[in-house]
Amino acid sequence: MPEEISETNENESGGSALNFLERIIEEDIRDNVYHRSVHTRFPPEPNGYLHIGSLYAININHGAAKRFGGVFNLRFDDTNPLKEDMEYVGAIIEDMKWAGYDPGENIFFGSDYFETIYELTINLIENGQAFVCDLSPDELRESRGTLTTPGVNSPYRNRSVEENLKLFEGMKNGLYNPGEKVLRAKIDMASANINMRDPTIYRVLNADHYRSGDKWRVYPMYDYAHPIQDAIEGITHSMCSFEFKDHRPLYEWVLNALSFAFPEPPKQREFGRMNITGAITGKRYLRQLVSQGYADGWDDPRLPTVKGLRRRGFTVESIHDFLGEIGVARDNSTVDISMLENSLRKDLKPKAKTVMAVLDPLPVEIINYPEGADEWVEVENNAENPELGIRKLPFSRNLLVEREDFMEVPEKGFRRLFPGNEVRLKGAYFIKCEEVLKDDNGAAVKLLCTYDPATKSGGSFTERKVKATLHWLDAARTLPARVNLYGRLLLNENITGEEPNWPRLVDPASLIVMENARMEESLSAALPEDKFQFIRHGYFVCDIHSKPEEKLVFNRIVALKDTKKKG
RNA sequence: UGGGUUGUCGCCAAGCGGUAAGGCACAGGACUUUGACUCCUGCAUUCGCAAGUUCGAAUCUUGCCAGCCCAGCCA
Repeated sequence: MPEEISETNENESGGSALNFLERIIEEDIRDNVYHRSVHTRFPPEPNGYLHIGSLYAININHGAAKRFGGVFNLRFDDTNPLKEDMEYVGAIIEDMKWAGYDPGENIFFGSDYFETIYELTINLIENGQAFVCDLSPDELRESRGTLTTPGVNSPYRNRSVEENLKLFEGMKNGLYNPGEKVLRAKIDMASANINMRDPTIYRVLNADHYRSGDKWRVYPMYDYAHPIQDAIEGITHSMCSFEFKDHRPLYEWVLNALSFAFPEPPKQREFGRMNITGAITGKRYLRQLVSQGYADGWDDPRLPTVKGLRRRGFTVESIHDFLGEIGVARDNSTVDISMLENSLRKDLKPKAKTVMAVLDPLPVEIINYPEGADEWVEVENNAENPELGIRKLPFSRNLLVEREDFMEVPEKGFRRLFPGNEVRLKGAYFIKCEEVLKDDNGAAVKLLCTYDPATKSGGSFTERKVKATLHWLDAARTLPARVNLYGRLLLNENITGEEPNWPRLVDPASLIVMENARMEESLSAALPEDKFQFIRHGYFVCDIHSKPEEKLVFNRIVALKDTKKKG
């Protein structure tokens, strides 16, 4: 028995208005169309890893089931043994669990229905609704016609039921080679919808299936298998993406032809695909990036895969928030990546520990601070959430500040460090820039500053104010660190030493943008130029699972689809 | 020259005959031990365009225009 999704856990799609798909379901419930509870499914082909677009599709189906107290299935749509692999089923289940869409016991495989589908197909043939066709792939393509001209009937279209039965059995028993014979639905070669022009529903494949092994030589096509799989599982609403809209008549034709077996057939309904600016979705391209080494793996933080997003520091909560925020599109949409980032920020702000880290260090020497001395200053881990406590940072004569926080000749409005100016070091003291040491090229290599002991953070000093506060590190006690979105590099490892596992890092100071020419070049080589154009900037992101010494500085792998066309 | 589908602010997106929600982004201002955060304020007299129906339309009708999808023995 499938488990029903509890209505009490989590809050995805809870409370908000129904989207247009959910409205359809609501009507069906009202009209008593189904004498069973709402039942949805997510049917990935195990040929790649899940990405943010998959999560969007999962959320729509899973969310609808939850909303109406229904059931949700994960079903591997594995009817093409040439492309599928067990590696992916494990990864998909793992990612779904992580993302909060645990299918529980409701995990199915389309390939488990091969036998049933085969038997139903015998009925189809007996009813004269399918025939074995000997046309070669090329001949078949030609006879199909074009978008504007009708196709012509196959010369094999009128074979007798007996002959079809015999030939189909022969196909099943491996008597024919791939390409020699296919089974086709007998519909209408003149249909304006090309999917209805006697579509192929079974093909011969001399390939072992990752689950059914060498049992089958004949495999059903997606268009034929999918409606049957849905029906077998008792799915009521089969929600898929837009490109299948034209396939709906065929989906319905199949279930109608098999109505003796499925009296209350599921409905296919479609939603627009979701794209994110600057992110490559589409398993085909992701696979290319991974297999050709442009990405370090499916979990490369630059990728919008679930594993990539996870390594990059995105939380489940932020992803759910994002998905709820963008809604369900009727047509393809491209959501600005800033919406995803906003959801992360929203989630992390109150619960993540904040740390200081210096990305591009500029040494500072406090010339009036005793040589060899040091002290520990206290900084709150999260300015707005005291529950996260405080940490102690070492402070001494030699420090590091952000290079961009200093200007020898301050431009108008600059209020950070410049000769003669005083600023506060977060959690520590006021310091004043007294002298700039430069290299032969005139670039600053070190700032000589003085500090005022009276201005120690937490004290009652009010005599003068500074216009800026800077983040800083003790020069001798820093470590390359993992950096998150909005984080910074060189993190001080000596944060009291209490946290073996690093918290997600959030430095509200700034969002860092950089260029990465090398990545741009490799992407250009990897992907077709006419379809993609590369943007120049990405964000620093972090890998909270990697080792500190890796010192990661990532750019997003980015591409904007079809930007040339749109100008 | 076919069929399907969509068109509400730069991006998502409510709205479903009663006189344009919200979020992101952006711009001003206040606040500030990071120029961040937070808080205020601004941001579609208009809903692809044009006619029509109506007291009244983004919502109904007609025509036009634009985008996206479809010719795998892929899913």
